[in-house]
Amino acid sequence: MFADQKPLIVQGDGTIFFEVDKDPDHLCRDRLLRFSELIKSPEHVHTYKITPLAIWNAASSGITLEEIMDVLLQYSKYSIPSNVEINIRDWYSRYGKIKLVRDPEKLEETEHVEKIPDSIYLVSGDSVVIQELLSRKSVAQYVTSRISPSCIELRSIYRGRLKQALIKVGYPVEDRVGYLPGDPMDFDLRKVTLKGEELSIRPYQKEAVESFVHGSKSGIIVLPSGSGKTVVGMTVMNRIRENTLIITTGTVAVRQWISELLDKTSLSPGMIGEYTGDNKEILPVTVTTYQTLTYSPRKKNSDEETQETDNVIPDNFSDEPSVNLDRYPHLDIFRSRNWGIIIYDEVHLLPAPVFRITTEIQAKKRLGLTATLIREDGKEEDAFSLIGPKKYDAPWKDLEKQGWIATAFCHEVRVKFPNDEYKMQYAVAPPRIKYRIAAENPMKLEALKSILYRLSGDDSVLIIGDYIEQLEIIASDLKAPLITGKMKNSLREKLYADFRSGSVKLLVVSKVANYAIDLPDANVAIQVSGTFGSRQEEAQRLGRLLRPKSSGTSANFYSIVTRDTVDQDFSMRRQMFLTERGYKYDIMDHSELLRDIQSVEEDE
DNA sequence: AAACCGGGAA
DNA sequence: GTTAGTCCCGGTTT
Repeated sequence: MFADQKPLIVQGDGTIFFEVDKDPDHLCRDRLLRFSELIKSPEHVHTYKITPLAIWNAASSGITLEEIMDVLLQYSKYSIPSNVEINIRDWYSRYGKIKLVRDPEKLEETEHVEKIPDSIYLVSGDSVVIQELLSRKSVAQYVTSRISPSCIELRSIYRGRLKQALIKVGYPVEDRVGYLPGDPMDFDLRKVTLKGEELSIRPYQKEAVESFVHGSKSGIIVLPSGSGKTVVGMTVMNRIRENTLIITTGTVAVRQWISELLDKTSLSPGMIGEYTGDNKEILPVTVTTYQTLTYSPRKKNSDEETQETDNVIPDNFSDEPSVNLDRYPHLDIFRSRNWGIIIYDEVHLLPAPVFRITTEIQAKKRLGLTATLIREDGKEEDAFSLIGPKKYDAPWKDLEKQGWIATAFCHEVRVKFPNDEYKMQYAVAPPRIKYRIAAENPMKLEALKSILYRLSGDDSVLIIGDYIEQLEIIASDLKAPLITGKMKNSLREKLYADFRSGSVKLLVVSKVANYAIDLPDANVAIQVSGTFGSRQEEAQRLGRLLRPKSSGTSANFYSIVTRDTVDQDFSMRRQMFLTERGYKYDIMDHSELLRDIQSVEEDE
């Protein structure tokens, strides 16, 4: 490869410029993503950054230092700044440099321990590191004593907090203290499911399970939505065979887990409990939601004093939970049974109180499942130290090639305002109104029609938007049914059923589409407006399309935005998620679409 | 007992 | 920086 054809420029500050056109087969990007974070992704040049956390996640999911350096050397146009290489080597070497153990004489991990002793030890082969850590107040506050140059003693109740503090000062610790066994629970995976389908664990699912059950049994598995996360979860459960608490996003997801478990395992209904607003069973397998756990009864004015103390972390807390159970009554579920493993579904949605209680249950095995490690508020460090490091990351492109998820193409269509009056209105509007004007640009309807015009009669199409008024206009213009949260569930389900059967080909949906798991598959989605550019939202929406199609057709995702407005800025942030996952966004102007249509009509 | 409605929360 | 969702709970009716 000639140097000027290489796609990467590695800069001294650790950022990497990536020229999209010089990596047509996405080979470089797929490898680069495994040890760096995508910062932004406009059309031609993307920016990645090598961060300590990205390197540690890479290290923990089995990527070698040689692989990382090899990617940089092979694809970089210029030589790699020496300080970048030094940083990468330094960060990489820190992973595994310090260990948390039960007995400083026996560093190897033991599967189960009958009891976590009161004292545990932080050890390192490098006494300078220990010295450095002791000089950090955030770490030193948990230390009981230094028993040798390379060994620190501390109380085991600080296990989670210490890990949090260590990663913040740049030293991820390998936790080898071990786990308390949960109550045993025997069951099998069915060879043939109740639905009569053969249950086979796909190769990547098997790899994901193996990566979890063979290393330290706490960590995060990254799998795209629609690739069978529940199967991975239940296979892990089957290997561990202990009481399991599953926490997921909502009631629908709870029911989904339960029906999957009943369908694919020998667990009987009497073994699986639902703990939600409707139902409060706690059984050997219990499925609950983040919202149930973090439910906090209405504050009473008479209780003001206790509330103030809630927010203060006590200086000398005991073995008792520091999370106030009066405030979050349902958090008690963590202690109400002897769980062996806790599964955090969609772990990127973990709310703060659950993080807090997770710091205290470090003696339980923990599995995080997610389609993306991204969190908008920078809590990824806590996820790393409290749930565990990344264990497995499925390359989406591979899954696509092997047909496990559908190939998806993403398009952004840019439209103008219909006239200068709109432009003026937008220009003078206060910022908060600006977004709304851009989002509800009536020209979007025209663009929408142009897109629909190009589709075939076999396509099943979802139109997704955020503003009910806008959706109402679209729905009435296209004479398509509109589904919103207000719609009665029975009617909603009927429309879903019609869509599934193919008698309805076009459906306009509001935000209900984001979390509704019962929404049927479509092969075309058109987004006309979206708030804030949250990547999670984009993930959910695209997830609608990613399930493999029986017909083998590909999926198309369109996003209509108003040119040169905040709309376009937000859309840029949204598409980050997609770029990160290996999809190419092509950008076109509405006028191009119109031209295409005209030329087709002239031919006829 | 189950289904439904409204308010409050984050 | 907004909006429309979701879920919880506690009240009601069926």
